[in-house]
Formats: sequence, C-alpha cells, structure tokens
Amino acid sequence: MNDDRCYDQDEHKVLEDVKNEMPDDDMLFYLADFFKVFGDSTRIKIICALFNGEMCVGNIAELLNMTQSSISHQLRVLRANRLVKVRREGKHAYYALEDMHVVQIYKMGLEHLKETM
Amino acid sequence: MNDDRCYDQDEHKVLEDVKNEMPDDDMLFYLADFFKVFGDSTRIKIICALFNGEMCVGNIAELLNMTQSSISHQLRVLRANRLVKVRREGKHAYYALEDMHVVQIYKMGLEHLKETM
DNA sequence: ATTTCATATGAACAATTGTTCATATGTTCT
DNA sequence: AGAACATATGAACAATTGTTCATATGAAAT
Repeated sequence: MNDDRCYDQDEHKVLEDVKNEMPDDDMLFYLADFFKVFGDSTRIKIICALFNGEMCVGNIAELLNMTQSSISHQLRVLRANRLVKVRREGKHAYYALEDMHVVQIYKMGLEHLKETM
Repeated sequence: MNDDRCYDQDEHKVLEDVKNEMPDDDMLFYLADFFKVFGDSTRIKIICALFNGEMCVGNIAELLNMTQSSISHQLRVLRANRLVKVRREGKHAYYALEDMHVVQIYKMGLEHLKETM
C-alpha cells in the first residue's frame, strides 16, 4: 500500500484540523498575489524611493534610471494592489505609499535577509 | 526642453539624496527575490500549513491536494530562501518554518488584505 | 539482495510577467 | 487652436516560472 504519509488512519483527523485552521483558498490566493507585487526589483525600488514622500513618475524614472513607460506600468500594478496612491496636479501625477504595512513588510524582508546572509 | 521631471536643476540634488538613502541595487534585488517566494499560492499554503509545526512532504501534498513532486519542488525553493528547514528521519523529511519573520510577514500581508478589501 | 516506500530532481511545456516601442490621453502654455 | 509636456496604455517579445511526467536516490523491510 503506497501511503506516502506520516499520519496513520486515525491521525488523518489531524490533517483535517490543520486544513480547517487555514484561511480559505481564495484568501491565500489573493495573499500570494499581494506578495507577488513585492517580488519584482523595479517595484521594490519604487516602494523604497517613496519612503521619503511622494514623487512624480518622471522623477522616479530618472532616479531608477529606467524608462517612463516601464515605471508607469509598474505604478499601475502597485496602485491596483493599493500599495500606492496617486494625487494628480496639473500635468504631474504624484505617487505616495498607501499605508504603513508596506513599509513594515519591506523592513521585515530586509531584516530576514540581513540575518540569513 | 523635454524635462519630464518635477525638480528643477537645483533640486536634482534632492533626487541624489533619495538615491543615496536607498540600499544598494544588489540588496534590493535579493529582497525582491525573497518576496517572490511568498508570491505563489502553493508556497503560501505550505507556509500556512507549517504554522502548527513540522510536517512531512507527503502529508503536505495530501493536505493541499497536490502532487508530491510539485510540493517537493516548492519546498526546495522555500529551503533555498531559508524560509523552511528540513529534518530527516528515516524515509521521511520533516519540514518546518525557519524563523518567525516568515509568520510576521505572512500576518502583515493578511492584515493589509483585510483592510483594503 | 530485492522490493517497497518517501523524497528529490531533470526535462519539457504552458502560462505568466516585465520591458520596449508606438501611440493615446489629458494638461498647460503661447 | 496648436505645440509641448507628463503620464498612461496596448501589442509584441523575451524571459521566468509552476506543474507534470518520468526517473533517480536513499532508507526500511522482507
């Protein structure tokens, strides 16, 4: 009998329990999508650049030495996931971090890196 | 003159200052790579499953209703990024979360989601 | 020693993603 | 109104990624 599992028949209840404690699939899917946003160096750099306050698209592009287009595309992703917000003033669009979770998550990531490298 | 930027010539120094406060490119690249690990629902589920303690590969696969192979592949990614550690005992490989940052980052992600949905 | 079981891994394929290029939208200035 | 400027966006392409399938490794049991 190919069982491949560590729990015996009685203990399958344990697996069920673990399963029940987990958020539902949809939530975990959204969560992964949320983290995916942090998983690109361009977007991380944008987030990092906005630590000091709002910036307009062109300045971000110049700062990161990338094209206006790619920055704009990535800002769209950040906005869709509510990591940044826009304020439009005349020709310019000023982007800023949406909330403090973003900063906290970023910092925790850095901490983890520093400890494990 | 196509400037595309908000800061005038004198204020370009501001951009330089922001740049100088940012971690170097390599670090930000690694950081993105680290978050990339959270950016897949299978890996998020594995992380979530391990909240209650270690589990062997087969059990994780059964719990998540996925093939042993794909779980093993993903555990490899998690291990490479030091999010989980292995303990081998006989035929089994028991995986557990490596440190508490993982849990904290996960929880912050969830919080953000709940607040913005 | 051979079989069985648990896990790991390589190759292949489909799907997703980031950038570029070209162009559209919308604002300001003359 | 027209030109110049700042940003947004669609299509196309290359690169990356997750899963599957087949098979390898390595441990336990017979």
